[in-house]
Amino acid sequence: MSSLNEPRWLDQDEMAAWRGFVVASNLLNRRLERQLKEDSGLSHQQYEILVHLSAAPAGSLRMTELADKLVTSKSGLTYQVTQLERMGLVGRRSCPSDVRGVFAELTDQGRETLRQAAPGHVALVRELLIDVLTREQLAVLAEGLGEVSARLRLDDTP
Amino acid sequence: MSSLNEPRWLDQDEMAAWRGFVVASNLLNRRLERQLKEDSGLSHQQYEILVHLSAAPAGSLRMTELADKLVTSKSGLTYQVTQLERMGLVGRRSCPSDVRGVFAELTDQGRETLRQAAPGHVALVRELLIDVLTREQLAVLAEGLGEVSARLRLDDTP
DNA sequence: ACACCTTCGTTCGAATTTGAACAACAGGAG
DNA sequence: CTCCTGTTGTTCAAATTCGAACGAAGGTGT
Repeated sequence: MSSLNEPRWLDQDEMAAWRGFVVASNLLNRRLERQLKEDSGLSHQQYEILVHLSAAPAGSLRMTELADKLVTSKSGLTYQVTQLERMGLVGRRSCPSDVRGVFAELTDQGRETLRQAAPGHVALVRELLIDVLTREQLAVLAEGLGEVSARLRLDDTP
Repeated sequence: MSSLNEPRWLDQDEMAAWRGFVVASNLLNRRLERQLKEDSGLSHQQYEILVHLSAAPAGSLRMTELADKLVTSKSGLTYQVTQLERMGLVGRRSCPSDVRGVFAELTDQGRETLRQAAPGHVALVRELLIDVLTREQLAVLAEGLGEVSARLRLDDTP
């Protein structure tokens, strides 16, 4: 069993990594949120919905599948898809093989909005994160956080 | 000037790093949130407020200073400090040198709550992030994201 | 066919977050 | 001192988020 006495606190390096991760994450989200809202009237979450739909085979995904990709709650997704539906960027279609199923589907206007929003967003991601790091740092980040994500996905749905 | 035609999209490696960052961030927050709420009745934000106050000289910090450390809005902090005040974990004191100023101050009960919540939280951070990565990966993460954070802090308040 | 357990998406209420507007004050230039 | 500009923390309305509960189906074993 593990030690029941003193927990293993984070040393200086570990703490630096953890704080860096949290702070960078918060600052980045804040910045991207502002830029997207001002530039395209979209929240970061809404933008990501459009991206995932755009990347999907028929521009459409099942609600649950989309919620997984976005790492959000089902109810949260229902809300956001409704918002995007009102904006005319996304539509809902029922699934042929499963009456309960619902497809979120990118509309032409949704595609156009994404096409217009993407350059500015990507440019900022580049400026704030990608271009700040070296190729090696990026590789380590991708591999490390990829592994972290993979493990988190596993015991989240046992 | 920069190219006005095609934006520089993210290549495969860059995209992997960016997606890894976003996904890991979301999954981690989700997990930590759940654990803290179940284990100690605190949100991650509230926990972090206690941590920062605990680390401060007199267990107290100015509201604005605290908001900066937390990377949150002033109004958001006002709300959360009020919540913590109702729980008896934090108190407010006015600043001697500045009538407008307000100190958020950790109470004894707040210290005790933090002491009780910390081990479980740190253990989970360790399990989900720190211990998943090698020493080298942690170093790269700390340095890279530290730099990213530093730059973000700069042109955020020009 | 039947009961049983899981999955799907939505609805609901409560909690949280944000930006803008605000009032009160600080700090300096003149 | 007086005006001007920037800060400080709060309030407010609106938007978002989450988890729990729900109704409706799917899928399985008997």
